[in-house]
Amino acid sequence: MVDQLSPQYNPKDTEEEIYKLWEKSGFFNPDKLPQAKHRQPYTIIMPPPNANAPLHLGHALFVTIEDIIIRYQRMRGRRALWLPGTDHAGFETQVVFEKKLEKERRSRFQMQREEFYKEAWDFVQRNKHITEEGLRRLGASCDWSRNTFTLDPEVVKIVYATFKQMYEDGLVYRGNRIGNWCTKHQTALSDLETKYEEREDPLYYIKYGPITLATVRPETKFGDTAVAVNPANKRYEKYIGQEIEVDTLLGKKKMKVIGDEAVDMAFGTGAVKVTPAHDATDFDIWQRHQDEIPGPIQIIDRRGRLTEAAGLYAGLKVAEAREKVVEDMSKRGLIEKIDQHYKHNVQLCYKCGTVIEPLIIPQWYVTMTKPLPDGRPSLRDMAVKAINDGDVKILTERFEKIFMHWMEGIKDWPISRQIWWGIPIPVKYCKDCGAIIVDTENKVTSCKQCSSKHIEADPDTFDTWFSSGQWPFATLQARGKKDFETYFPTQVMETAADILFFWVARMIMLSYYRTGKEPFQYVYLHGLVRDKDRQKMSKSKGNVVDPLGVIELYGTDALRFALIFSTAAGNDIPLAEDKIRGMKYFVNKLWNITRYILSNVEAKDFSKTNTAPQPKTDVDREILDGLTRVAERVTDNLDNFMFHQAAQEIYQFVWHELADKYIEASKPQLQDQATAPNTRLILAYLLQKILILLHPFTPFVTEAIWRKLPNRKNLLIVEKW
RNA sequence: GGGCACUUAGCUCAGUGGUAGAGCGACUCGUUUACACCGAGUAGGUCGGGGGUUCGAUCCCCUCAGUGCCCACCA
Repeated sequence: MVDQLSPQYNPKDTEEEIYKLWEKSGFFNPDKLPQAKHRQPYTIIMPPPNANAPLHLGHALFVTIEDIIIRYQRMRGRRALWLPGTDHAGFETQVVFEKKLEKERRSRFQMQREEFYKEAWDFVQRNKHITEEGLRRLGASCDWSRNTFTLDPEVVKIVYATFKQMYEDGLVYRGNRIGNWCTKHQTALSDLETKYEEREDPLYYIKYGPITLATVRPETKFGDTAVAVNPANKRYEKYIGQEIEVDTLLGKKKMKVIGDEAVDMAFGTGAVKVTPAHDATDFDIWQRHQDEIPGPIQIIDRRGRLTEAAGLYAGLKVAEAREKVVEDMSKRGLIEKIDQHYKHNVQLCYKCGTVIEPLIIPQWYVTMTKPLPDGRPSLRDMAVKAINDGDVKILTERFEKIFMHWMEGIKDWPISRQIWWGIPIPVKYCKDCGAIIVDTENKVTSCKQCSSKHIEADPDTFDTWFSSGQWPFATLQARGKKDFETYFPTQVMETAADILFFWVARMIMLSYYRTGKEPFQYVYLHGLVRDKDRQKMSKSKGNVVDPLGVIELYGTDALRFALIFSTAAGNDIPLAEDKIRGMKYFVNKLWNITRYILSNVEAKDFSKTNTAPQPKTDVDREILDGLTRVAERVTDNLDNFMFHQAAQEIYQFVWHELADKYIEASKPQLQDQATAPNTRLILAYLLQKILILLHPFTPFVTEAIWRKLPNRKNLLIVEKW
């Protein structure tokens, strides 16, 4: 029997073939499992990978974890659905695509929107295919017949219905507020989409009439509408409520001095200029003093250049304007001093690192704290309640705390983006009466209020997270009522810890809103895959590991086992090549255990292995007890999402109990007529059981071995756990 | 500024109220017919410091030190 097995396991000989076998079997589709109707559903919706991103170890990790869960549940007899999909990833993809255009010396700002969209679409479709192939290589046993793309018409329809309902319920509103603006990509960004970096910039002490104030942004002075001081500040007490005369470089201007608690007395001179159009704090100050001071004056445009309101400085970029303004003020003796090394945090676009320009541009917002009109609590409060009541459990508890902390301070969510790659916002505006018309079918041609034909479509698209926040129910609803009723709510959402707020929070809120149910019972969060020195993998460091390269060298099973082996929930995972190699050795060990057993037992030994053989010797008893114990522990650990523990248990047992001890002991036992027949039975039994226990972790090699066993009718993938 | 973690063998990390674990690495021995991608064995940790609770703490509490993460952000 052993002749057909080479002394070394070669993953390349089997993996592709085995995956095809699984796909052909139809068992990835839960409805085609044996006795599907009698099985209790178990659902995981795959976090859709960016259709445009090349496969990285993060994908390998999520596939490994989710595939372990789903294979385990399938073997446990559940109607296990793992629904795959890919994400158009609006802003992310647009950034990548714009970079590509840049290389070709083109720009979206010189293109027609339709032309841009079509090119981006083709670009994404090409890459989408590569991503999906990668998932197959990783062994993902997901149901490809339900594969969904975030821009599928059925999904978009559901997203539109949600928006429409939210509009009617008063949960979305059009707000004219100050927001984060990236001048490179020319779109609004939510707070989550920006980052901070400490910079050293000059702090200018500038004379505003009798008051000297400090600022790092002298070029915004044309947008100033007041000077603010802390009301408790004795130094400026006499000026509060008074008007002072300021030289703006464009002439003299009267400005009011106001008192506001937000001003830090210890900063600079304790006085600040108020520029409501270009600073979030100043915007807030203006809102509190609307009756006293003029409103925002926009002096910077969407491209980051000064506007006509800046007079002779118009057209200059912000940095150029700053230089020029400082020079001119200096000439007029308006600069008292300059602190060259002022350290402060600068807000940047998280993608391109461009300095965020706070701008007032109308955007759509989702309210987080307003109660629903049907009497239910606000979106935020429904999510908080779900966690408190345990309807949704976030693993580990640490993340639950982080989640709740964030929820407490949550702000309304801006959901419109000024980008083209995404789902258009289904709204039209009447140019005559200003009416807002939600038009999800793109049919409206005249204003419902004043019948005017002068209507204009909203040029913006949704924040990707607004649509992906509906993913768990949208994917299932898109396939019809039956799928939704059978497979929703889902059991587990397994995803990266860094999108807890971006995605998980929104899914919980939107799911309660739209379906009245939690989207999933458990959230399992994984960390980042790092290199062996715990360094983040990045292109610039050159330490990025390509999963397909690893698979070429060591096989998918080795990669999967290495990833899961020392991974506790939520922790980052340092992955060294040594570890992957070690796991390849383990896979090979299993292969050779098989060779040994197959060469020593007979086909009939496999036919009666449904019940455990009786031990005849002490070592027999020990190994059979050990098997029972390890089976219990592995099961227990899998039930509790302790994948690394489960992997370590089975590893220990297979290598150090079965191989090192029992197989050695079996050699003399096989020579002895009294024990030989029973030992053969036990060996055959053990082999089958460990293949079952290992299958979720190392699906390829176990299935490959399973096929070599005599009297096998079924695929291992549906063998009973 | 607010919050949350972590500190265990040379390295990377698990783990538990009751004589400390894995992987990799190191050392010694072994040409045993499943595997040298192997086997047998050895060394190596007062589980960050200090204090407390307890019959007993690496595990619980307090405190100090170091590291990391999240959130907010001052012009």
